[in-house]
Amino acid sequence: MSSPAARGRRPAAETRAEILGVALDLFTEKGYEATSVRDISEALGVTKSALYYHFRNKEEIVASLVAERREEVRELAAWISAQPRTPGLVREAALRWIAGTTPERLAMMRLAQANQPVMRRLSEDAADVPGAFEEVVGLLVGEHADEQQRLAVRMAFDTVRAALLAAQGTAATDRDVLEAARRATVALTRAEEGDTADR
Amino acid sequence: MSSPAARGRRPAAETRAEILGVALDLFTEKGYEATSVRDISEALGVTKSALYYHFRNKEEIVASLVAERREEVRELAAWISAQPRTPGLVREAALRWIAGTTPERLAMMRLAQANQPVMRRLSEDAADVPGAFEEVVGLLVGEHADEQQRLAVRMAFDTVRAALLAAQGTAATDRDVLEAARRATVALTRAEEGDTADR
DNA sequence: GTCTATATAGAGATAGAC
DNA sequence: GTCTATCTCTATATAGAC
Repeated sequence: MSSPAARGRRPAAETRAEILGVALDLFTEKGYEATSVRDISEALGVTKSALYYHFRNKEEIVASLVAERREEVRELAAWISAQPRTPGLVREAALRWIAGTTPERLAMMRLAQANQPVMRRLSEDAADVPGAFEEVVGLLVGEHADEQQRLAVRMAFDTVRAALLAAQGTAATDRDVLEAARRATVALTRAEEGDTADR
Repeated sequence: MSSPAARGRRPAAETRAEILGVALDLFTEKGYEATSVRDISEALGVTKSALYYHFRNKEEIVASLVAERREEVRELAAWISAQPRTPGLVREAALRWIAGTTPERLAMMRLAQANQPVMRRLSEDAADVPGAFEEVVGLLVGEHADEQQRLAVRMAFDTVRAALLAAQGTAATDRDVLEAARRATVALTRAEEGDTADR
């Protein structure tokens, strides 16, 4: 509204944040690779060169987008490690994670799911959201847990992404997705508790 | 083994099926857009032109891959529509779907998840696996079900993809994934039944 | 059926004026 | 901070020889 150099030229790109916003939308809709820098700049009403002033290259745009998300997962891991290890901790932590899911985080998740190859490439460099998540799993499950148990914990935790996947191309709203995730986590952690002599 | 013109030239591309196999791997690992036709042909030990003899363009390769999968979903829909509508049908149908999941289908699912943008593009043209799946959901849930209920059914059904997502980048085997999916479906449909006055 | 050679287009990225 | 102009590279796809 009243920023320093806001003399209002065009309804277009004045800031880095606007670029990121448009890029987020396009990368999610068309995919990262299929979206050219030109696509982004045109959606903003500027030329490619303008973007290269704000970002060194195309990958830095998507990397900026992901950076915030990494931080959130780190905070979650920190919170969990500060908790006493009770049997209900998986459910509690997962529900806490779901409850704290903002529309922005959902948008990031959609971005990540729509662009798994780039995300993997970014992980190899620095980012590593999955890696941070593995840390969380490690805190929740015992050391001598087998893959089967670890996977069950991951699924109980990962219900937002699962709901997002199931909601793809349907009329489900963000609210629907989060509510479905919450219920799924409850159901999956219920199974967990009563699963002493199964198999 | 003993095909007509199998005089065995090289350990390379003699058939369409080999091209599809290599393409499946590369598209899943690096992503469809990031994989060039040249990448595929070099992995086979031939030139690009050889591939253009078998496929009209790059997209036709991925379309061929997806075509088989569409058929499987159609068969499922046919089976479901032939069943009496009992309360336990969701669970039964989902478990049947999971039980019938071959390594090939899992590979296709990984491909689809790694390349959502192309898959969407293909759907707009002809394919439409998600559309076929919506048909299945329509058969399982009542007509006057709200988004929330439909989403719950989709999630109970979609546990293989959810497990695949959760297993990403871990040591989980295909067997682990399917077993986790089976358990998740059981847990999610258990919630379904006892969910008369929730909310 | 696979090759070499090439047409064509579009991508990411930079230089330098304003 | 954004522009125009341009460089360079690599992609898809085709033509025509063998």
